[in-house]
Amino acid sequence: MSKNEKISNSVIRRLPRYYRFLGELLNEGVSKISSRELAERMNVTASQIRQDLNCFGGFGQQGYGYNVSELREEIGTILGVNEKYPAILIGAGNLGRALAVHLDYAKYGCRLCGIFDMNEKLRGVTFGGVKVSAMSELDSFCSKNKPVIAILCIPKEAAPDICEKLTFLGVKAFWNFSHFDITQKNLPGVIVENVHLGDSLMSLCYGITNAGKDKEEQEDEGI
Amino acid sequence: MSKNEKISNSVIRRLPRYYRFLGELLNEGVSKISSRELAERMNVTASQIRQDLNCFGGFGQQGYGYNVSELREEIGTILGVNEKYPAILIGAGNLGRALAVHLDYAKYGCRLCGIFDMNEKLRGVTFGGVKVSAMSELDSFCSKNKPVIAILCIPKEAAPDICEKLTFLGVKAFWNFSHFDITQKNLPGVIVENVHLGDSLMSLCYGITNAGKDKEEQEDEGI
DNA sequence: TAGATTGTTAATCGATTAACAATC
DNA sequence: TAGATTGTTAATCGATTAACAATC
Repeated sequence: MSKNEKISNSVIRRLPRYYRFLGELLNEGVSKISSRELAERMNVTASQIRQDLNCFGGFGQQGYGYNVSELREEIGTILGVNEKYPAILIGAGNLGRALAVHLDYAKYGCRLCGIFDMNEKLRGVTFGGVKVSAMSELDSFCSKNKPVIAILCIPKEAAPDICEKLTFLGVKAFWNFSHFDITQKNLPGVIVENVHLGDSLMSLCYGITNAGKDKEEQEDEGI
Repeated sequence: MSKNEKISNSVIRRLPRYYRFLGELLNEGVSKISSRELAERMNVTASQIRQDLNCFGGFGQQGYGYNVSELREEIGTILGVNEKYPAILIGAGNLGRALAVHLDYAKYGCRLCGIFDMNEKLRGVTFGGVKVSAMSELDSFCSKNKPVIAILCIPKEAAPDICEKLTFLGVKAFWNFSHFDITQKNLPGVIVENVHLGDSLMSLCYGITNAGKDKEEQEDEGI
């Protein structure tokens, strides 16, 4: 089904939102939707929805629209949310713990299989059903469990070395909450989501500081 | 100094990153930098940096470059990180608590002044130096403290009503971690950062699932 | 069949990059 | 002054929107 051209980042970043909205529709018992109706609901253009979906294939039916459950399934497969990529969490501070406990990884194609922290006091403590291990156990753990994803909740200073080590141990993707910027330059070939909460808050701050400086209102759509 | 045209969202979302990198340079004792050097370091083009900065004014000096400390200060002022916008946190679950404790709000132009939660057991407990109050105290608290920002760490179902109430109580900006999408359509005029952690994780998942399907490597730059 | 709505091409819009004159 | 580097205009590239023929 999928076409062979490179999918733009803009499109990719919209897929999870489609997936969510289709899930909601499904919950509401809606079985069929047109691009126009979905667009209305999501506050985007129908054109954009049709263009986006057609990067991957013709999921609709002319004169009818899209089958909600089918389309959701398709997008889910494209994203890979039915996979169970093993993920490890590095750093069990406040944020790390919250991410361990708060998120339903299975919904996002992942499976949290290990937590690592320097702090000896956390050794053996359980978060989200996963025990905290010592950093020294990282090597043997990785050769046994082959984690694909590393969730980084560590100080900026520690990040470069840990990233390098993890890539060496076979980690392919980083969900990065540290203040260290992972780029293709410092870690070539790696798959990254840099989640800079501070940057996000600063953008919000910009919005407040500059509200009404221009007639136009800002309409941010964060990730 | 600032020009009167509308600043594009793309530019705004890059400002915090400039601000961070300039801060690092300052820490390293670098006092002067050219757009070329900064570009190299940030893995962007020098052209983009110059274009971005010139949306706000001429902060550089021809033949010399930019004064690091001065430029950082300018960007800080543009963002408003020296402000102290009062912020309240709604929902003191795992994620909410982590955000209360983990973040240095003063660095981002904010000040956490209140936490609210439905759970009676949390009443009076302190996170990040701020006491948890009952939702019933929200009205009086807002008329007294005039919070500008609300940080939402609440279930999707609760979000629409709480958002409406908060805007009514004078809240201008939402840092939204709930699964409810705030748009200009459902909350007109409001300033928003929707931080969908699940969406971010799904994008990462896409990257893994589709790695190497095309010659091109993906190089996400999350927020 | 007629009406609706997709899939897709073409037009527009905006953002990024390149180039270079201005100037420190 | 000569060299360097900005500020800014022009060229390119990519993303979004509009339009419409294909088709269910």
